[in-house]
Formats: sequence, C-alpha cells, structure tokens
Amino acid sequence: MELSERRKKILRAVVEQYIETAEPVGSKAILERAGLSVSSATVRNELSELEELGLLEQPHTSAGRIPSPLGYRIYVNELMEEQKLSLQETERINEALHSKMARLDQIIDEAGRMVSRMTHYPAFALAKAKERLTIRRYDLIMLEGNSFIAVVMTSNEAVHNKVLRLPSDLSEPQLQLLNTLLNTSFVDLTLNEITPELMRVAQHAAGESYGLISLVVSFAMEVLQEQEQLNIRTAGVTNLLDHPEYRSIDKAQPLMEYLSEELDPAQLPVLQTEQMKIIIGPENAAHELKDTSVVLASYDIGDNMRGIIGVVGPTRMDYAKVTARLSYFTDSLTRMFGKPGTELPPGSGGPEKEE
Amino acid sequence: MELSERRKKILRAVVEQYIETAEPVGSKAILERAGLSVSSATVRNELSELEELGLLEQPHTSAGRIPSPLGYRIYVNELMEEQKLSLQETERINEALHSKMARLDQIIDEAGRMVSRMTHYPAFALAKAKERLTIRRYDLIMLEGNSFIAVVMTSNEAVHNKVLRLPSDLSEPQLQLLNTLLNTSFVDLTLNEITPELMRVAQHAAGESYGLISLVVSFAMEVLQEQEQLNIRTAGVTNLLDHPEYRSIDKAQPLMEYLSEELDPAQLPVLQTEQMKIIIGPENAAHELKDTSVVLASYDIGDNMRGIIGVVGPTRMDYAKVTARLSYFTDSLTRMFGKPGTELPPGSGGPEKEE
DNA sequence: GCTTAGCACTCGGGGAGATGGAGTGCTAAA
DNA sequence: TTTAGCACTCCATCTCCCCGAGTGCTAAGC
Repeated sequence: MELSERRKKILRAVVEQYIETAEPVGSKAILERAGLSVSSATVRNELSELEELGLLEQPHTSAGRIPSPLGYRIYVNELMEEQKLSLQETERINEALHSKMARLDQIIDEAGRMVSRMTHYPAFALAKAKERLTIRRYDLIMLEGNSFIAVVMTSNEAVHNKVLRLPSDLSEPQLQLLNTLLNTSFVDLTLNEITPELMRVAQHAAGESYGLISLVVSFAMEVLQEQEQLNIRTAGVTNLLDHPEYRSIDKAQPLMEYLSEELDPAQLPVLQTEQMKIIIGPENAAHELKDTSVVLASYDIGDNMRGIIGVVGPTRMDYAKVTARLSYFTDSLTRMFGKPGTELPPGSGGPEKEE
Repeated sequence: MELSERRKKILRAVVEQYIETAEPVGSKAILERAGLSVSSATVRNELSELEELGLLEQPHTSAGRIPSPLGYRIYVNELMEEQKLSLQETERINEALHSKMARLDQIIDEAGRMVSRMTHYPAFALAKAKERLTIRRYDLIMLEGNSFIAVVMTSNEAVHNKVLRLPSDLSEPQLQLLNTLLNTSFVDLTLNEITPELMRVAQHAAGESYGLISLVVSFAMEVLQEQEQLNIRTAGVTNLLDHPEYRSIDKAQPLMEYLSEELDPAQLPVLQTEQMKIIIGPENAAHELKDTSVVLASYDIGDNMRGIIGVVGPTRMDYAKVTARLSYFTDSLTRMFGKPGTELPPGSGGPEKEE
C-alpha cells in the first residue's frame, strides 16, 4: 500500500492523537498536529479517501475518525518512530533487574510485574524449553535410613529436589549403588524416553531397593514435565481499568477474566530470540482478544530456555512506548542471563550475547 | 445486646435477604421471609427500633433497611446457622486437593485459587513460620571443580538448592572439609544469629577456600528470610466484579489494586490453628477495606509452618457460605499435611523445594 | 399497651424531550 | 486541486417529570 506523504502524515496524526486521547480525531485537530498548511476541507477529503482504503473508521457520521486495525498495522510497520527511553527510565529498569532475582519461576513472575508497571498495561510472562529437556544428573543424600533428598539437574541446568521416604531403611553402600544406577541408566533421556521397559530393567538391577529408583524417577519425570512449559503468569490486570475503553465493567470483566484465568500459551506464536511481534485486534486467535493488541517479546535464559513476555492493551495501545520499553527490557534480560559469573540461575556460561 | 426473639428473626431476615439481593429490604418482604404473623406496620415499628440500636441503616428515608456493620456482627456471632456442604461440594474439594499439590509455594498459590473459585470472592493465601527458622543441614555437590550445588534443609524440613560458582577450583577433600565446617558452625542458627563475627571465625578455619562458605551461607540466609514469610498471593480478584457493589469501576478499581498489589500480611491478625476470624467493614485496619469484610482461616503445614487463607468480599458477603467452605477446606489441608505417609510436603509428608 | 389499617409523604430511578456543539459532506468558486 | 461556506447529523448532557416502593404517623381496635 503506497500512500502519499500527506496521507501518511494524516494517518499518523490520527493514530497518535487517538492513542493519546481515545477520542475520534477531527480534521481541525489533524491540521494542528501534523502541521499541514492546507485547509480542514482538504484534510476532510483525504480522510474520506483513507476511510475508503480501510485505514480509518468513523464511529458515526458526524464524528471524527479513528484508526482501523489495518490503520494501526500500517502505522506500526511504516510510520511509527522508535522511542528512546530516558536515562531515568533505563536506570530504573537496571536497578530493578539487579535486585531480587532468584528462582526461575520467581524471575518469570517478577518480569511480568515489572513490564506491567513500566507500561501501565497488563503483562504476562512465561518460559519454555527450546528443545526437549533431559535429566543431566542425579544425587541422593541420605537423611535417615529411610528418608533421602533426591537432587536432579536438568539439561537447562536448573536443579530440583524433593524429600523421599521409603518404608524400610537402606544402607549407605546400597544408596551409592542406586545413585550410580540412576546416573547411568536414566540420564539424557527426554520425558517419553523413560519407558516402562526401562523401569523394568532397572527394577531387576536394583533388586529389593527398587522402591527408591521408582520414586526418584517419577520425581524426575514431574520435573521434566513442569520445566518444559513453565506456567504463564499474568500481572497488572487492573491496569486495564485506567484506559477509557475498559471503564465499563461489561468490557473489562471478560478480558480481565480471560487474562487471569484462561490465557493460553499454546495460542502464542513462536518467536525467535530478540524478535518482537505485534498482534493487532482481530489478528488475535482468541476471540476475547479481538479488540485488544498484544506485543510479544522474547529473551534467552541461558542456552536452553526462552522467556516470553507479552503486553496486552486496547488496539489504541501506545505501541511506540511499549515496544521501546519491552525491547530494552528483554535485551537487558538476555544480556544478564548470558553473562557468566553472575549469581543468576540457571544456565551457566551461556555464550555472551552480542549487542 | 439482648434482642427479643422477634427482633432476632427480623434482623436475620434483613441480613439474609440483603445478602441475596443487595437491595434494601422492606417491611413486607421481611414478613414473608421470617414467616411472622403480624402486620407490616408492626415490623416497621420494630425496624425503627433496630435502627435506633444501630443494627440497621436506611440509605434514604423512603427506602428499606440494610444491615449496619454492627448488624452483621450480631448476625455472624449469634444468628448465623452453620451451613453444611453438599456431598458434591466436599467431593469436589477433595478431588482438587489430591491433585497437583507440589511445591510449597505452589500449594499456597493453588489454595488461594481454589478458595476463590469455591466462594466466588477474591482470596489470598500465605504461609509463615511459627517460630524462627534455622538451617538444619548443608550438603555440597560438586559439578565441576569450580561449580557446586548447595543444598540446605531448613528446620521446617523444606529443602532448597542453588548452583554456585567459584573463581578457582576446589578438590574433593577440600569440599568435604568445607561441608563439615558448615554442618558444625552454621547449623541451628536463626537469621540474626549468623553474625559477621561468626563469618570471620569461619574464614580463618577455611583459609583460602573461604569463598564457597561465604556463598553458601548467604544463600542460606536468603532461604531463611524468604521462608519465614512466604509471599502473599492473591487470586480471583475479578470475582469482585460479579457483585453489584463493585459494578462501578470507581468502587472496584481501588480495591482490586489494593488486593493485587498492596495487600499487607503484617496487617493481618494472628490466628491460632483451626481458628476462623471474621472482620467486618470498618473493623479492618486498611482503609481500602473499610467497606469490605474479610474471613480468615488458618491451617497447619507440618509442624513448623502455618498457612493462612483469606476471603475478601463486600460487607454483604455470604458469611455462612464462606465460613462453611473455608473451614472444610482448611480442615482438609491440616489433615493432609499432618498425615504421614502422604506424598505431600512438608513436615511428615516430605517437603520439597527447588531452585 | 401492643397491633393494625389507612394515608400522606419522600425519595430515587428511569424515560422523554430539549439543547448545544463538534464534526461531517457537499457545493460552488478560486 | 484547494478552499470557504453552509446545512445537516448525531451524540452527550441536562432537565423535567412520573412512577412505585417504602416509610412514618395517626387513630382506631384488640
């Protein structure tokens, strides 16, 4: 779609003004905003052309224009200027990033909250494994004769543990034996490579102390399952209420419920690292999101996990602001997780990310 | 406050009808509901008496009556009948309880969500240690010469781990030595018993491999801090919007924001196990809750932790329903955590904690 | 002395106009 | 192709008014 310079200016003025005010934009306001030296009548002519092209809409005959989803799309792809973050903002992000970052699931959680606070829109965050995870190693620590800590490390270098209890005691040498058995027969397997057959073979090898093997392996399987797709977490849903399109409960409630209860990771598009994706209104698969836009960004967590952060808002969302903050944020996260020597889990020395 | 039987009947009718309909209750409706064989004029006389006593209020002169906070208080303390859960409901709770109960913080989270779903009000959940926690034991697992898994078990039998990295390698014997040092000098200490002095002494004993001690101990301190007060989690905030008092954004927004961002565990009263507490409207400390009621219940998680669950709703909340569900739920949880042989953490059930 | 029927009164909710302003589309001239 | 002028449209807001629910009060009845 090739637009004349003037039409671009006008479209851009409409989108940006509407993003600011949430009111339909009239021809006079456009004049001022775009700094055009023509009359409002001329602008009106252009407006009806843009409407015919499907880039603008009119809520009713005597109202100004608002952008259509297609109009936003053109704006986002061609007209939007990259926003720079102020020094103050980048500092605030850095500061927040370097405090309270502990367990992986806490990080995901906190990332969502931070992005939501930065953008004033609801945000969600999740992480998934880039490829199928395997168990890298097992360690068994004896507490008492019949209780143990099982420690398993997965291929994304996250470590998990659980206290296990047996009906009868084991001796230290028996434990060593089982530990070795686990580390030879049950490592580097994905979830569905751990077959009942394998378990039977192990049962023979372990003899009467088989019970522990079974407990440890099922724990490992739980871990694999849970780690491959970490729960999606939503934050800042109440931010929706700040925007006029959600001042009415009937608009706000279904979306808020969808975001806090039913958001489905499976419906998200696959993202490459560092890539951002903007999904505008009806482009969304979920019908609850047909009137909202979603901005998605991803980052690397070590070598084997990818984090995804999304921001949800009305189609009138401030795309420039959101993308600027989101991309700075994910860049920082990728850098942080890639840098060896940090205290942060998991992922040891992922290769340093180039900027 | 001693009320005549008739007044009790009337008060009860007002409260229960208002809980159902959210509309001021008139004298005629009371007649039907309470099954009184007097005229509406008589009821009106009683109503103005009850109003003078401060148990009822009138939104405006020509409207029916609604209960005052004090009225709810009397209802809750004296007039409310214990509700029985239907078999179907108890089954649903049991079923939910016996699935997906894994890590402690996930349990907290899930408990809040379940209660919210059961009651259709927002709910929150948290857990705190009954007494100061200490570290019970340390285990160090060598991955490579300079990286280790530190495993610490706290006195509430939760186990945590973290991958640590050192600038230089350690030998296996050195590691053993450090492990022993940790398990002699740094066990059974509360957070503030781990003093800089103690660290200096250990530094002498450990010599050049002191770095690891320092990393492990600060990890242990993090764990203690985090475990003593597990984060409060809120669930089902959007349920508020189902109730007419929050159909207007201006009412709903401040409360929703308070619940999802600012809810302060420190303002909660201390509860004994199995005890329930109902806080009605202005009895709340936080001014955001002045128009809402909170029902609190607690349960034991093993021997050393106490879980707390709260339900938040309008003062017109259905107290009978909420208390019935909440007490059944916490009873089940206490029983579940107390029963040895279950797979469930922690305490006898076997805790699990992960990084 | 408590209860009741009757009645005037009060108040809020909601619908029906009336008003005004913002913005349009169209026409005719530059 | 642009512009001034103008009639027109539509929504948002306000006012007004009516209706009904429910009250309080009074006077009579048990």
